[in-house]
Amino acid sequence: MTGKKKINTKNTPIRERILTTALKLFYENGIQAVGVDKIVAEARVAKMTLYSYFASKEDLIYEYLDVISDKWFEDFHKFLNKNCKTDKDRLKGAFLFLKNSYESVEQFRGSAFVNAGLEIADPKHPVHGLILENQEILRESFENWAYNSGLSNARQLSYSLLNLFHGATVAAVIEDFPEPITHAVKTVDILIKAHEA
Amino acid sequence: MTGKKKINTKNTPIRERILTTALKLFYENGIQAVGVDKIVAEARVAKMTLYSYFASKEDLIYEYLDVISDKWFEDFHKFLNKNCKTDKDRLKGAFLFLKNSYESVEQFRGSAFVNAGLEIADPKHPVHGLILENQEILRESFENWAYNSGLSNARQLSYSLLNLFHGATVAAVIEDFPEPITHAVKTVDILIKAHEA
DNA sequence: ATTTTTTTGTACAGATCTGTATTATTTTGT
DNA sequence: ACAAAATAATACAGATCTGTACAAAAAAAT
Repeated sequence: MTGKKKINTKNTPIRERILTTALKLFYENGIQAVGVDKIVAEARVAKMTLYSYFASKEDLIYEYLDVISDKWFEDFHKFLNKNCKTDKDRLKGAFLFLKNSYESVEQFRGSAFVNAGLEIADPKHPVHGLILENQEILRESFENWAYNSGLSNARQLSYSLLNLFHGATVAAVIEDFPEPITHAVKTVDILIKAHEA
Repeated sequence: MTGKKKINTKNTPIRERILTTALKLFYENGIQAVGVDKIVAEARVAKMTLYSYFASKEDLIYEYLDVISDKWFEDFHKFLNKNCKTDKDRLKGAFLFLKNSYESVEQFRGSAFVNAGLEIADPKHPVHGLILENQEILRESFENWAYNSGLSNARQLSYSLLNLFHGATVAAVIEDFPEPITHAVKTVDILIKAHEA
């Protein structure tokens, strides 16, 4: 009588393909703009197959944000470890990573989290918790790097940089040009110097 | 044979009511999330009446952004003229206006333009032109104020502030707290001091 | 007062959306 | 080779979306 649907949680190649396709489409077009039909068509999969791996579109959205989150931080740290020697380098490196992200895709769409957070208006919606976590992790990284670099008022600087990071991201998206990120890189220099006193 | 629809362009109270309702709903819930049915229901108007004043939902969106734009700059300058004596005050005042905006509404949803720009993924969509204009006007204001205040590298500062402005706005929305704006106000002080050298 | 215009209400067409049912086909395990 | 499981293909239910048709009611104009 419970009537619950059986969901296959195994990580088959098909499931992976659905998720990858959803990832791409959600990121490029926004969550609301992408229907399940479009996902199954692009993934060349039957709709019932999708619904055997994911209980609902809502579920798929959560997985999407989860995967994007892991992937983002992974790429982020990989980039930093490759291009930065000191923690002070990393403060700037975060924005160079952003620049690199812009240039690495054919159509930059910014942060999947910010986009999702703005798209889903209700602040009580559970995805907002996920989004907050990510922001806080990034901010704490900024704060630690600033503190380890001996900069003054590391916390304030971390908030400045987080704002700057968000701003450069959305500005680059709505302007469809990387200039805001370039300017942000310079702003980081200015802020770091200001916190060296 | 042209078969074009006759649109009533007169500014009747009913048209005003439809527009005001659409304004509120679009801003609070996002553009895609609000259907025409919801607008006519909330405005207590027949659907055909809406379509006698606006050719399509697309048209309504343009008017929405137009009206929001005018209203935003009007409120913005009114606030600045009331609370700022010098142009240097205005640099900070812009962010105090943001803080005031957050506190003035029951549910802060940030910039209608940024939200629309992120929601409408296609950068070639004509609303993006409208959005860009607004960004540039704000940035030029920043630049002029900075220049008039004798600050060094006024242009770079204007880009820094624009990024900061966007960032504080979206961060406040996704966090559902005004703290990012508060931090941004302090960042402005730091940046101004850095450009005084 | 009577005509004209505006607005309403209801119904509906046609498209699209999420999710399911069902049957056939393919793949997999033994 | 055969049985079991996974996937596909198609159809469809039920909701919702934009936009229109049409007749009744209300408002405005003359």
